[in-house]
Amino acid sequence: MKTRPTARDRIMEAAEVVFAEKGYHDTAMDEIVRRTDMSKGGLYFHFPSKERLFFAVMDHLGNRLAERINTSIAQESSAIARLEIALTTVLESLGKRRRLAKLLLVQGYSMGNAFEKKRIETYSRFASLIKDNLDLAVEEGSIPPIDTEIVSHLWVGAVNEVLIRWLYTGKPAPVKEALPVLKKILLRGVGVEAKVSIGG
Amino acid sequence: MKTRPTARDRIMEAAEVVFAEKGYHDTAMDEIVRRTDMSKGGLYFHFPSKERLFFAVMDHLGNRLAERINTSIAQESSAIARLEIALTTVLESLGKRRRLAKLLLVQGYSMGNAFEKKRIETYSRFASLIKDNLDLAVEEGSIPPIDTEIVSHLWVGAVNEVLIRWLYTGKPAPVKEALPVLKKILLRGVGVEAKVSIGG
DNA sequence: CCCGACCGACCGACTGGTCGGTATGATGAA
DNA sequence: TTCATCATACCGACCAGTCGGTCGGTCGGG
Repeated sequence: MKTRPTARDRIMEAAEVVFAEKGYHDTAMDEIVRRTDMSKGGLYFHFPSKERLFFAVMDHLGNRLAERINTSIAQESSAIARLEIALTTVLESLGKRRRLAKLLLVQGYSMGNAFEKKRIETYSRFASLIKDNLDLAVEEGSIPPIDTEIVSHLWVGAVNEVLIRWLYTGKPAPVKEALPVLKKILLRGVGVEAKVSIGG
Repeated sequence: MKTRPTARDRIMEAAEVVFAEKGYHDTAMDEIVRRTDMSKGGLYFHFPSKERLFFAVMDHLGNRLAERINTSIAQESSAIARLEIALTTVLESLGKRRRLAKLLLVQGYSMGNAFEKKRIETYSRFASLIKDNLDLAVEEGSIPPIDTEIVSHLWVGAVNEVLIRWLYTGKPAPVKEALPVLKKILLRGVGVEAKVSIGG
């Protein structure tokens, strides 16, 4: 049976829409309220401040993405395969929902310097996932030793930039165009020999 | 002889400091005024709005960086060498001045969606520079054919992320630690064979 | 006496957060 | 069963601070 979402969830849903569209600063709490069947006082009963609400939304979306990645790579046995799948999942998930991507990748900055900590936290999480698998790949002997710490952030930055570019210009279709290039270049960068891929 | 900088320049100098420190939104025009020997009215005589002032500062800094890159790569003859030098110059220039880096890489976002256009413009400029040299490298036969459009943005994103990481955590020293890794991974990614480097 | 450069008090719009009050349902003593 | 009591959830008018931008006025040089 499908029960009504909790008030908290309804608020976060509305907040996600507005924050993603306008960014943190340009979003007025009154507008989030307007998108809810609730009053301002009601909202502030559930969230103590605009900042906390924003962080709650970011955490929620970050968790969903992380879960999706973890699920997708669960049954892969080699580290390189997991990295490929992870890339695919990210590009697919964010490429499918502009709103999600915009909020996660861009809109936080308009908070100003208060965003620093959250950004580090969010990005590190995905960088760690990459790093762990790169480390494994090194152990497995699939790739030569490298500074996986820096390289993982390099990967995050590369994917990030390509996605932001897509957000702003609509240009490289994330899955169809960007993904193959990202895979090829990033993997070759860490020393994976090119191999013939399926399909084309 | 050293003449006094123009009023316009003095304003931009003060603005650079405050914008870099606080970000666009958290910067009050009154504070920029305070850092100047001028009044608010005087400032608004030279710049029509906060937004325009910010863009002027960004353009100025972007130009300086671009010039520095162009100078540094001017006498290199091979495309790959130019790419290496360009990477070095960027990491050196931004790694040396946190303020510059912060303003150029992060603080603009706090403008909200009005920043989109400027971001595309600024980043595209550096991406183009990379793309042009990648195209040449392909022509020269130094690297196999690739989608240089996407790859150039991948490079920009990678460098960008590593620098932002450094800004926030102070961690990988841009020139000493990050640069060698970035060079190696990015170049190998586009198909440049590893070669023994000098020193180490 | 004109004009470009500059002054700074002031305005008005905006917005995060508050607070006194209300509706609803649970609890429990009489 | 009934009614007082209390907590939870919610309401929305209002407040106080902030800040970009304005405007009438000043001043020195040509």
